[in-house]
Amino acid sequence: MLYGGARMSTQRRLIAEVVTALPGAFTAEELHRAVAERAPGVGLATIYRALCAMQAAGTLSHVGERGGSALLALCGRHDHHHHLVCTSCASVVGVECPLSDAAFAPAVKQGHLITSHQIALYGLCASCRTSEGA
Amino acid sequence: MLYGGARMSTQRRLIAEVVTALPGAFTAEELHRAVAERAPGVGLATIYRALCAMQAAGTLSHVGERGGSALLALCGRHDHHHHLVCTSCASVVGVECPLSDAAFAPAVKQGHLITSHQIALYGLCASCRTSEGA
DNA sequence: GTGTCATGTGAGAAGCGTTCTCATCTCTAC
DNA sequence: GTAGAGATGAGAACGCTTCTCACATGACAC
Repeated sequence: MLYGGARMSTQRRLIAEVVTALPGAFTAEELHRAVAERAPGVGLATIYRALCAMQAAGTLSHVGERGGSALLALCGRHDHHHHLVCTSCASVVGVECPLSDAAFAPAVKQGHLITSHQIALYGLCASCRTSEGA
Repeated sequence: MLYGGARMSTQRRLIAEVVTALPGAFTAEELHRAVAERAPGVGLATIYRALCAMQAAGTLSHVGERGGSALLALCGRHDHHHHLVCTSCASVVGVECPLSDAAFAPAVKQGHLITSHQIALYGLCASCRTSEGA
């Protein structure tokens, strides 16, 4: 259930299917185009509402930015982690948080307190790296 | 020279003064208001152009986000580092990059290659932490 | 199956931050 | 002083996102 307890409509079912079928990270505009291919007439507002519902349900995450738009991706993980966005194929890989307490030691030593952080990682996923190396 | 080799106008001189006088991170809108207090009539476009010039000159950095706007701050450092934005006083502290090669080891082990990263740190600076503790 | 009601929908306007355009001004080099 | 490159202000335009409103529809009780 991508939307949590929210009501399921035909549009939302379709949007969920398209989101699941997409290879990785996508913007709202890209999703709108992909949905429009299967059902022209679905409004952009509906896309944003569905994305909002999925984010609220915790099945969708904001993983970065592309061309000024929010980059989103399916992610069911609820533990603290970050996302590596492949700049080649747009796939998204969940990675453990690379920050340990030790990493903040210099800042803490200066008296600062770090309460939250946002990390966006960009690079190549394993398969793109393999095919590039070939 | 906040603008690098670019031409200096009275507006840019004023903007540079205001930027220097501001306590820490600010948005374009906040800077526009601050500049307007001393010289009403300076256009928002001029603010954005000046900010762009300062970023190009490497004297200004994008350090995070606030309310959907880009959060900027003066920063002359040219080495690789990140910024801790104090959520209490908006001051900005440059901190060493907390990511080492070891931090990426799990991702690298899975075959991924991380080429770039963006980190935004939020918390309390030393002085705010001291005054809060008092 | 029917009725009710909360919730989702599409279209488009609006809001927001940012960038662009263009005529004009002004700083800088000579 | 002059020429020309570059900066300016005003406001239109842009792109992304959210809101509004009348209407449609799914869920649920009966």
